Amino acid sequence: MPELPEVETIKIELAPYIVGKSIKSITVNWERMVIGSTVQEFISGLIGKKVIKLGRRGKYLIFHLSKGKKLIMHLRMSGSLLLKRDSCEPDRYVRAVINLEEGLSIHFRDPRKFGVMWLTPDLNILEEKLGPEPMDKKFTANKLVKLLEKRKAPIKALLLDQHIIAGIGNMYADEALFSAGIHPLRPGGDLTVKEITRLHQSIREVLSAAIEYKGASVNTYYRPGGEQGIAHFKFQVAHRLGGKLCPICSIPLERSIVRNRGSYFCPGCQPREKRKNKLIKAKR
DNA sequence: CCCGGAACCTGAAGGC
DNA sequence: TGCCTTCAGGTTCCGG
Repeated sequence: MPELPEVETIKIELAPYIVGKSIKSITVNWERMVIGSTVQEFISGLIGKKVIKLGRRGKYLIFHLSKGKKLIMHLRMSGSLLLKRDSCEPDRYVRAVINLEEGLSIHFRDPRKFGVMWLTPDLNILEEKLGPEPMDKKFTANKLVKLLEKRKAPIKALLLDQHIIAGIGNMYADEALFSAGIHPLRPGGDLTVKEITRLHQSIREVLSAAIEYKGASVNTYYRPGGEQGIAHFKFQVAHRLGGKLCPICSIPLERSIVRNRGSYFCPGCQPREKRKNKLIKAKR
């Protein structure tokens, strides 16, 4: 599932091949993936535009195009962007193909059909619905304290809420909470400043490590060249079940449902109740 | 405003 | 072997 580190990896790896090239043609096989306009308007708005640069905001990938246009994509659950030669036949899960100059194509591959894309002159919609970028200097521990103040929802649900923080999904929420020693069901507003400070640090460490590992290929995530990432091999708790033991204290990991999401955690390192003392392991 | 649950999708995995 | 059910989760929508 593409979350911030996966989208960032796609951005980094795709950019050198497509920046400076113009869009020659587009094929859309699954029309509902185009939102905000008709498919015809979408296609005619794209043809002839040059890719100026690639950006990312949360889990959204942004193609900055000539004439001030922006092509925004969201890969949702199962999407990936594959860089191909024009001669390469798209497989059955490719929902759209963007043909560029010099015989290069981008295949938007998405088995589950949840992915979307649209063309827009500005990024206002994204800014309205997204909280701060977790890796941004302006996203301080104190800012996170303010965002969680008085919240009664489980901290895991709050981390998944893109209005509060942008880019965190199910896998990295579990990893960050484990690293910070916080139970996913603790109400956000009950966390101490100390805990939130640790969580803030954990979020950054977990995300930046995952970017270095080129993302986590737990499902259908592929990098633009078709390779997989290796971040999932470094997971401490996320998606680790079937008698897996906590890498810190060696007791069995548990799984429970939080906000309709499978949540993996260590019942020893991440106690349900607020602790009196602070002998929580600070290592990651 | 805040919170939780369903819907959108389809391949994979599990049960019988 | 094969059919059926359930699970997976990012975002949006809707109800309380």
